[in-house]
Amino acid sequence: MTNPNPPSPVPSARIPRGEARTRLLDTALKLIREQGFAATSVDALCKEAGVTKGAFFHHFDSKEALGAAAANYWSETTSALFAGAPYHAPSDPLERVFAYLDFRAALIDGEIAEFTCLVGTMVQETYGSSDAIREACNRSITGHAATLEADIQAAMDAHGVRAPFTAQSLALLTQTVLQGGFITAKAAGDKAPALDAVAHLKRYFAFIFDGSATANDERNAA
Amino acid sequence: MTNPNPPSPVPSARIPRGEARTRLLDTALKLIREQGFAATSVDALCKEAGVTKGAFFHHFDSKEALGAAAANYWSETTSALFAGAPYHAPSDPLERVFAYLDFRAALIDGEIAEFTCLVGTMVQETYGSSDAIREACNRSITGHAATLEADIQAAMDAHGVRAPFTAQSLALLTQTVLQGGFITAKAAGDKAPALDAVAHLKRYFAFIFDGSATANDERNAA
DNA sequence: GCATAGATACCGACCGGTTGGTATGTTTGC
DNA sequence: GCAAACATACCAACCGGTCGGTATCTATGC
Repeated sequence: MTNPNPPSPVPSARIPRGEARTRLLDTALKLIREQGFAATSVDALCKEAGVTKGAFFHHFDSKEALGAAAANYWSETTSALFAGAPYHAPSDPLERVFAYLDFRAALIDGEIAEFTCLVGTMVQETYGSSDAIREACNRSITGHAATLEADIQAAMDAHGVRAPFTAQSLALLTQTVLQGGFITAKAAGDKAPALDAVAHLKRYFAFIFDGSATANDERNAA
Repeated sequence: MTNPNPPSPVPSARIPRGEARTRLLDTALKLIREQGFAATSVDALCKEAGVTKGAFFHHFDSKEALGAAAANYWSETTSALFAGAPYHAPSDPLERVFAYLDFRAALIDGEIAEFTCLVGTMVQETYGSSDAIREACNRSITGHAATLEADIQAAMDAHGVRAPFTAQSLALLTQTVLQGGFITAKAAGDKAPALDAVAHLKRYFAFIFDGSATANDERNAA
């Protein structure tokens, strides 16, 4: 019989061997942030990534496994971004904390789907259906918060802050406020609520660390 | 062959005429909060509500329309809950604000799916796919925040708070922090992060309104 | 240096079940 | 009798997942 599938006119864009997994993960981050996890079908993901379904199920046991892998991949990607960011430079730990918040605020720019958090989006819909994904998302959030904790603790010690809460609780609060900001920003279709939330968070930190931090607040307001 | 579907022993639980729509909405709130919007199929929703698919599409043009209607229904339900809550009692507006926050904290109890917010969950996954649902969710969030704004404004006036933010921004922040708390709580599989977030929020309000509010904080800590 | 063997990466047709949605009754209240 | 409120049967498209097969790499023995 005649070949029903003649070689497509431009099959040149063939994905090089060994890149399928990475392309799937990169594309997954994009699509899941845009549409959510459930609404991102395996077929659509493969098509967008330029790979076949066979490749997908070669690298991932199931769609759920892809979800968990995407959360881990997100952790790695963001870890690298934050590890290389300039907010670690100041010698004063409190300055580093405020520099972190400024950095987070600076990231809130452009299209909403591009600055929101993958794991925050994903944990909402998979909370009831997949422990594996939920745990991967939790590790991502708490793991990132943990990178802040040392600076916050050092700042609390240095400024003699005695409070009814721990540095850990304060570190997690930053993530809570950011996640909430992403939701209100998505609802409004505008980044402003997220930026407002970070501004309030900075003010809270300024209150906690009293006058020493107010200088930063004023400097940024100027 | 034998009848695979004998009339159920107790078909007595036939839904009274006129209740289908309400039952669908009530069930939708439950299922969407448990599983998310995309994962809640029309079939499953009808089965759980004890209603047929014909009834569903009689009352709603599409699944998307159901989603928007569910968000509106959520607004009505919660509006009634908050309107009848005792936190409006204090004569001092600031006291009312703190009573609101205490009320919100008290609501964070039991199963996670039972205290989280329907519209916060739904707006995340439908943000990219349905403007109608997104807008309904936004109205729900901002509408509820608006009920707080007057008290916050009155408290700011009464306490002579001059700040670089508006009462509206502060009212929306409460919703942002709560939404964020629901996410971190879901991720952790524990309500503690949400309660922590509200505690921090109360402390922020105490800072803003200075000593006058600290009394409330200490009263609750005791 | 080169044939061979086996592992890995990838392909794409196919499958059964489920999806949102429709077309066409039937029942009920007024 | 007539419109609204349901019920039933059905559909095409799509879903996650499987499977037999092929292309390409690497390790090994000679």
